[in-house]
Amino acid sequence: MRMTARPQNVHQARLLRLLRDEGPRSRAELGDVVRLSRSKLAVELDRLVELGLVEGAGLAASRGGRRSGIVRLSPRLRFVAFDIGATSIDVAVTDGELEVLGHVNEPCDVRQGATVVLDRALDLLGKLRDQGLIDGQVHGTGIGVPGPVSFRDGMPVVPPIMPGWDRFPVRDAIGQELGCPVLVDNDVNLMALGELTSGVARSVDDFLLVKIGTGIGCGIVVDGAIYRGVSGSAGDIGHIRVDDDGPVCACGNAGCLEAYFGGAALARDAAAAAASGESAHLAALLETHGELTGEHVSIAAAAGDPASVRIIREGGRHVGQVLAGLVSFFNPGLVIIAGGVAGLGHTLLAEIRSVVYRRSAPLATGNLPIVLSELAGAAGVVGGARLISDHVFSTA
Amino acid sequence: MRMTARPQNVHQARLLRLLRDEGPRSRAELGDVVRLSRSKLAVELDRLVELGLVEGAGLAASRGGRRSGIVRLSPRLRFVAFDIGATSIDVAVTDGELEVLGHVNEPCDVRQGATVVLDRALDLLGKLRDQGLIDGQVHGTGIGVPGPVSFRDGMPVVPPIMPGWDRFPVRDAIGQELGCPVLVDNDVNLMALGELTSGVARSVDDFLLVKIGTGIGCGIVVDGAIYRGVSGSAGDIGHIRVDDDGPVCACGNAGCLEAYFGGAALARDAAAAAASGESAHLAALLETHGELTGEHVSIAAAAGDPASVRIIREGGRHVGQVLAGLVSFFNPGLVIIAGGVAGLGHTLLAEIRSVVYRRSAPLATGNLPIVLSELAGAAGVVGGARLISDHVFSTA
DNA sequence: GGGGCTTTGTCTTTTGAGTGGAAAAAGTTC
DNA sequence: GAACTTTTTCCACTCAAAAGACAAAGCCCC
Repeated sequence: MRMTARPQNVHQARLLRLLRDEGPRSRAELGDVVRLSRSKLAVELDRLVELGLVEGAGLAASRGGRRSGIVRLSPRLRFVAFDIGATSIDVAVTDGELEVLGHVNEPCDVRQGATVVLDRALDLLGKLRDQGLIDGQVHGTGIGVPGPVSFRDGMPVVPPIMPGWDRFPVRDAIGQELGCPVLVDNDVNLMALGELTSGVARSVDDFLLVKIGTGIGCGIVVDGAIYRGVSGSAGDIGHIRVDDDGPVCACGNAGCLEAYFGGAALARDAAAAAASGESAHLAALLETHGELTGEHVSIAAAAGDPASVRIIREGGRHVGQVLAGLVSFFNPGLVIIAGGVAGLGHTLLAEIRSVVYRRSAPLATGNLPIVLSELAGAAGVVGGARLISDHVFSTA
Repeated sequence: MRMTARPQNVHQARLLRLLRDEGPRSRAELGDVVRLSRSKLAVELDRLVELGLVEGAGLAASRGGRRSGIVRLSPRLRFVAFDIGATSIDVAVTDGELEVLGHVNEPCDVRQGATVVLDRALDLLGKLRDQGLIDGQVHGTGIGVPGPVSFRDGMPVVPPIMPGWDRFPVRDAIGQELGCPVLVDNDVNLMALGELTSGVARSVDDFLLVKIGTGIGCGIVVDGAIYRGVSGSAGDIGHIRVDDDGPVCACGNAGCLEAYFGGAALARDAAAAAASGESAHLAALLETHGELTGEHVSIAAAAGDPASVRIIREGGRHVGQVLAGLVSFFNPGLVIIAGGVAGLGHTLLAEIRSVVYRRSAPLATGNLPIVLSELAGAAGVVGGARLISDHVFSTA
């Protein structure tokens, strides 16, 4: 099998990333940006064309003289991203510029184990392939999973909500299957990379993305790259202590953030409000669906149910309390709130902002936007494509 | 005035840092380490000798053939470090390998303002100069101050405990005075750099140093370099919330970490224990000194005073609660406890460890040493020398 | 103490990456 | 269509770095 093409030196890698991030460019414009002589630039571009990574695309408008040739990433470049969530799978195919060409989502319980879930993901990729989105080779695959990952080994390590995945060689298995470079990372990290690539964080070097869903996690970007910590578990903020005498958490401690505002906590509080008669709205939803989830709280709050608004407010306050500490500590340039409950929208955001701006060091909040994710469901897959494209568009 | 010599390319910079960190080496051994041809290495070393940064130092033992020439950093290289604390100044002179040749400490209230304090620091440097520790030029100066710093501008910004220092151009003023490159940073950051250079963190890339003194701060090292955040205030953990209904803090909020265990809080709790009759030991100390400080608690605890031990235990618990969250978030490879109260020793450390190991994510604590600072008073000045030597031993 | 072998340092040669000038090619403006 | 611009290609030249050759220095063993 032909090996996927890779840049041969730093100049080529730089040009590829430039074309990825800035789109097609004329050779003359590229010459203005990179510090290379015209001749050198021409040589490297020609080599990239030869490798099939870049191709000509007609002539640019004249800048007052001879028209310059436009170059772009080959439109046949394809990156694949799998975003394995706790309860669903997202699969997407992007072109070289990380534009999503096709995206499918399917409910899927991660607890079915690695082989079942990954097979399902490959099936979904097959669907996209059948749509003709991939005509030749896949140039790289990024995979996100909902738990801690050893990035170096390309596998989950003791993930709490992924039975049957511990130390399963995800990277190598998928690499074998698809015959392309593969990288595996935590799903929250990939969402952060997604926002960095084509979301709100495009121009920010150091930021945090807090994902509130089944669990609560945080992606940390330092200097434009994911910070993973020494054992790959950085950003695991779900079990930070909010209060000593809070609700007991699944982890055994009391007063964890997740015990206040994780998926299970939200369901618990909603059920309580329905049972106590505080919220007729939630009681009605319980009646029709047989159970209550965070999404139901979101729906009820949008419909003006006071109990649901209260639950969201209180949750936002607790997230804000933890986040205020992290902001003082990390001094980020931006905080992004993402995940299922981001649909809770501005009630949640307002509460978080109010606590953070009040309780963080003034210097750290001086110019700190706290915003909702722009990409919602696509953040994870865009981040996955970005992760692997950074890898492929680099030397060796 | 002759300009201080600087390396002319990356190879020279690399060699200088190698000689700084590993000590004198034979030319042959250097050839094994750096990926350069023997001829190239010889040329670069000769140029460094010409610049006066490196010199020969006899012959190494034979490795089975001709003996190789040893090279070392010029013993005339001198770095200066000022560590401005809240209540004292440390000034030190080091050689090129960052060994402290002379170190003086003097009580000095930072609130006297920038010009008074910096003049005092220069006086102290004069003393060291009179001892003959500096025979020629100073090659660089690192300065630590007890508050937030704009590293780029080389000046403090709205420092809470340093009236008269706001936006005072410390870097440029001292640079003018000493005629050498100068960098200014937060004192806690420099302590972290000190531990990285010649303390417990020598082989750790990502770690935290928590300094407990008048205030409480945290130095963050990512990938062997200080992380300062977007506005230079990263690590400002003194006002992280421990509890909503805690003591009121000078910052206006209630339940800040500093309100539990900063210098003022320690004095307050000690006074209370003395007044209530809980501690005869502290009451006696109050009698003789007229006031109580953290140091007195330390002395009383060492002498077995139960009230003082309780105060330290409780303080350690609160530090541990905050630190547990930061460890989950940051997943460091090491945590160092430093500052005046590090003298409180193992009672404090045991309490912090107990809370962190219990409340942090298991993956993050799996192999996480929590230790006391090795360098104590010298950490700041060693870090200052390291900061400026990293700068001087780099290209332009 | 002398021959054979290894290591080290220096000098020369070779390689290869990259630069900058000139001219050809393509366009615009008047 | 003439004069000026911009872009591209070609080519000679520079410079950094590696490779190779060689001599000096030193070890080991007989």
